Amino acid sequence: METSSTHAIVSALTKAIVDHRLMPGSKLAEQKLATHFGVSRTLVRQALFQLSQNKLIRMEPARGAFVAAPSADEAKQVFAVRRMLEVQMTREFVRDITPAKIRALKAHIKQEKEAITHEDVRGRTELLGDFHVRIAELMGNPVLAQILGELISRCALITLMYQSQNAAQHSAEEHEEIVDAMAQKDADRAAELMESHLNFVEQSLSFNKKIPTHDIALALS
Amino acid sequence: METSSTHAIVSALTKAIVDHRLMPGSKLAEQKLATHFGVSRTLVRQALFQLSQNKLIRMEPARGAFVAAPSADEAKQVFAVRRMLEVQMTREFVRDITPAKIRALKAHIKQEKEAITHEDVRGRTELLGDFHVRIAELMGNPVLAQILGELISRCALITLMYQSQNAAQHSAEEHEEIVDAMAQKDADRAAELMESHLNFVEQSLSFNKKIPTHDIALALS
DNA sequence: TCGACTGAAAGTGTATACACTTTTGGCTTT
DNA sequence: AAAGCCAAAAGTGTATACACTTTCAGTCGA
Repeated sequence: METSSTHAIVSALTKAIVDHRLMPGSKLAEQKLATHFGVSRTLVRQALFQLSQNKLIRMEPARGAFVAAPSADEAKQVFAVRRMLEVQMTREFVRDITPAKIRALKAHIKQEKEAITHEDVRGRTELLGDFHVRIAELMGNPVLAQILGELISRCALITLMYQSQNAAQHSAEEHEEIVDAMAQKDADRAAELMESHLNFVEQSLSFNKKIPTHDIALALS
Repeated sequence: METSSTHAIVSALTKAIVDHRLMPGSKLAEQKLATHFGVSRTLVRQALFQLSQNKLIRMEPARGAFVAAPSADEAKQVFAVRRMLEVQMTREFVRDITPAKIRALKAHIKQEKEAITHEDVRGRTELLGDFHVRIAELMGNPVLAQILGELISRCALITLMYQSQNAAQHSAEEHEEIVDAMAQKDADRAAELMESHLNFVEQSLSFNKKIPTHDIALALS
């Protein structure tokens, strides 16, 4: 099962949502999506159910699917979970650190900086989130990596809207500091930096303005 | 959407899997489930997709759905995530503790002990897992509670098979110690106890024997 | 006797059909 | 002109149909 068609739909929609090409609240009509992707509603529905489990969309009975608009409260909870998880993760990462892992993270940060200087908003947001997932992957824990990835996607629904060029720059610099502390095998400092980094990211998304944009065809093309 | 029919199917199957009435590897044939629940395959498929996202079942292309049999490696990863999450959770729980919360946890432990003395295997396993979820709920973080619940269900696929009366007893006692440390607002000690408790639970499931039981109708009735 | 073929039975994957609910646009009424 | 109402249109929820794949039993050949 899990025929790659539905997976393609899930990926496309996830990307569109996380990139904010589909704004929170947008209606996702099944038939429109079906014709857009050239499949029947059946596969679209499968994809929508999957997205609703990831909390990227919300489904109302007999009304359809809408891009999720997490409340400030929920966002705080997601960040609280990320802090719990990632502070400990950082500690444990330092325990089994190797030069190769440090190199991998530094290479990643280099990419981040390039995306930022090129003002590639979409790419930079993805990279800034992937930094955290990459750590989990380098620990050899795919389960952790997947959970973290889902949490971060969920945040992206919020962060991307409010993250400025400045904030992105700052994030990348904090990533660098974290890796430096890791390289020196200073677990406590790395964990502390990770915590304050997450706090910073959370802070930077407090101001709420809503921008409705409901054109599915445009967003996906 | 999310018409309660599929939710009922998901719940029934989840319970059957976590309770080990459906053993790992069992085939879940769509038509059999459909007739059992008195619905069409459509709804069964929705439920199966949901379960596969929770990693309670595994779906193979054109072959169907099977109750998941997590590898030892995956089990370790799940426990690693639980440790990261719950050690920090324990710390933060102590920070905002109240007498009412302590009372709630003590009441829960009392239930655990009753289930254990009555040799109610199914009930005790559920309660021993719920203890951890209850802490998250008492922190007022449903997001955390849900993620933890999913992780624990995933473990239950493994733990229940191997957990002895003795181990259950020990778990309940460790829960008690943890709550005592919490009550004394000793965050460090509570966190330490939680960590060693999770280590203990993980240890107690190392021996692998497989018991195939594939009768769907029997397990669900 | 055992292994490889073969065709039927069973099962999955996708599309379509149809009942029922929500939405919409215009018409009436005030 | 605004509010309420009704019928048509659009959309969702579930069942069914059908093509294609896997499984399995029985047969044939070595």
